Amino acid sequence: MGIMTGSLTRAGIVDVALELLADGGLHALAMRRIATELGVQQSALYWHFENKQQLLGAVADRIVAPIARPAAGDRSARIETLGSRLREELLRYPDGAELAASAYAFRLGAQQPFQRFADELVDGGLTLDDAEAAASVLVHFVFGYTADEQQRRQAAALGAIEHDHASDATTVADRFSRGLRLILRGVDAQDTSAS
Amino acid sequence: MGIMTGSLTRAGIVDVALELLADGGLHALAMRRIATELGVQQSALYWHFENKQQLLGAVADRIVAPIARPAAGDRSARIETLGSRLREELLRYPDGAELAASAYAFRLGAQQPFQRFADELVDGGLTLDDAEAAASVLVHFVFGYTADEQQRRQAAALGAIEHDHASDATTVADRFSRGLRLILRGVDAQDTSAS
DNA sequence: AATTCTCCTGAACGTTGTTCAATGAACGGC
DNA sequence: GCCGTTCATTGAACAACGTTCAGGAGAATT
Repeated sequence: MGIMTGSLTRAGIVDVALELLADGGLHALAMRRIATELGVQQSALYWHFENKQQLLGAVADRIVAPIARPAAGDRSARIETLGSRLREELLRYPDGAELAASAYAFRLGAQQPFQRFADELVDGGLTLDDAEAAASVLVHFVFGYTADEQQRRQAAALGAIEHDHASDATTVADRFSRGLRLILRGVDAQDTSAS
Repeated sequence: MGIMTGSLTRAGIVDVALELLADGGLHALAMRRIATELGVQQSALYWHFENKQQLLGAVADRIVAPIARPAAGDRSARIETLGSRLREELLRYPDGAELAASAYAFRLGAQQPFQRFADELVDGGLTLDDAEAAASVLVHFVFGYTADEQQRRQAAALGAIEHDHASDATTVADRFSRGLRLILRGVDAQDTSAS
């Protein structure tokens, strides 16, 4: 087991992948481009990652990493800020939500949000089953809603920008908040009705 | 405007697309295969659909079409059966959930579930804003959860079938139901607290 | 010094969605 | 009953993609 590895690293590859993502969205995230940007043959990437999906999984992990930071307040407040922060991180990169959602679905990355929600809920007094059910709802909503929102943002940024009232930044964020609180009400209702 | 069109129809194309989907999943849904199955050049498809995504959108529309059928019971019961039925229809075809979720996200198909949920909720006495927020949560959960579940089913069907207890059909369906009811509790809580 | 293992090169393969000029087939007007 | 126009399809090509694999250079091990 030599300590000396080649100049290529998983972390380094993910670094330039994130740069490419920031610049050109998911479309720019091709193995060829990543390799070219690294000054390397594309086949070199396959020594560090089995395939593209695993690489994207690692990228997704990095995107959602910042939500590890603990949140303050009571249970509902903590989860609401957690959800909002997750949304913000996903919006930070073009196609970030779609990428994370896909990685999450294929179990190749971005699993942290689920764990984070579930832990917070268990901490808040829920049974494991209830916590996981709620975490599942939360994760699917945040990923799905944010991917939805982000895609419309990007479409509007490219095409003729018809300024739909319903797509104002505040309106969209409000709708997200509204959905989040709806779920939290459901969690609370279960909590108060159960022994 | 002649009534006589060529032998190719949007409906006919979607028909064989659904057959291919049923047999080989999303992977088999290639323009070449669809065209071959129809005894036609692949470029012929581009007269009827602008691109592949629009074709997939039409396929997604057909997959979710059966949920148009009205549901019985009170508001919660109607929505719960609506959600369960949507899940069933998505599970009917391999990769059905992923396909519908993608088409929904790109606004190219499968919009009906959202409308259906929203209508039912407005009918149940919610304001339009509340109904749409709840419908958004519902749709994202059903699509996301079902895609998740379906992918794991298919992975288990192919690979070495490690019979995880947590992936029993009943357990998985229970988890879905639990998530659905969690959302419905949130809807009811809002409804009873508001004037 | 010889060998094993790590990491990368270079080239190729097969498949994909999409485009486009050319062409036939059916239609409406005269 | 011919003619121009629109409809519907062919056939071939293009560029891009993920992935594979034999080979080689170089460090680490023995």
